[in-house]
Amino acid sequence: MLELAGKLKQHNLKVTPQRLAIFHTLCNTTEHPSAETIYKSLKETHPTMSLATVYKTLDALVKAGLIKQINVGEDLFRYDANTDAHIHAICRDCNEVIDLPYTDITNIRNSVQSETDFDITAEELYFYGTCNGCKTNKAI
Amino acid sequence: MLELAGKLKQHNLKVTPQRLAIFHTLCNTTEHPSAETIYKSLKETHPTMSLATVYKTLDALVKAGLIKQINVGEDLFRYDANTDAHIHAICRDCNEVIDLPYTDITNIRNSVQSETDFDITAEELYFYGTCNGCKTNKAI
DNA sequence: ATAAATGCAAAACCTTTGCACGCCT
DNA sequence: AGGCGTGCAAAGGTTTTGCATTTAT
Repeated sequence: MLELAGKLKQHNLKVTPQRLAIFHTLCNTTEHPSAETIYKSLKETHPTMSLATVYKTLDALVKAGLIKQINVGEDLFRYDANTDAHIHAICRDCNEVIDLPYTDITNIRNSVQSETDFDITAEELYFYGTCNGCKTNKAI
Repeated sequence: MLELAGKLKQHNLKVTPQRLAIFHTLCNTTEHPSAETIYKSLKETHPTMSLATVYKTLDALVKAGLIKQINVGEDLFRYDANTDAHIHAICRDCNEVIDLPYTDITNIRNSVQSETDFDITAEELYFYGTCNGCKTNKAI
């Protein structure tokens, strides 16, 4: 928890219980929760927590580069505390989003860079399909 | 225009002026417009066109596989008549979205397939950065 | 003490839905 | 005639904003 406070301070963000709770939640899940999901999971321990605060905090964390905002094709945003380059796999049945070990796409990036005049600063790779659990359920 | 009507019929979609106009607009742009943008561009020539019809038509075309819905990290959906596998590059300054020639990512897909239990059916690769025009403007 | 963060409510925005009317087959 | 598509208006859901109060530094 102390490291989280330190990271907030490093980016000139005041350390508040709400921010720590939101940041901590995101750092301790692999579920890529939405703002609403984070809000609901904190409602019990932080009864005064406001949904607006969740949005404002997530926005501040994204701007500081401490978390990433992702959109996997739903009508809402999800958040990911894993800021390292990695790939997302999304199950079209249960909407689970899982992180995959980064597979180097430097070759593609280089060829794209040479074919276009874009200065590439980031990349997102999503694979869509059916996860193992949903495959099994379908088979039954 | 006739081919468009044929494609609609092939998917048991009735051919209406609205559907043809929306489909035609999407097939003749590289701008990956949103529903709102399509609606505005058709307002002049189709004054009775309703935004709800645009949404319903786009939904029907997506379900028929004639167009693709994409989300590049904005809070809205864009649509793309290019249904072939290809890569998108998004400019973070002007929000332009351009199509890039498909660079084969079979290797990555195969390694992801072997590392996970996902049945992968689709993939989306986005590169984010600054386009040539915006680079130039910044330099001035 | 000062500036920033919180929380509430309201608003803004994109998208979907219900329903009456009209059109195509 | 029947079913589907359209268009209007209203509703739904997510996210943002304004403002008074509270809190962190």
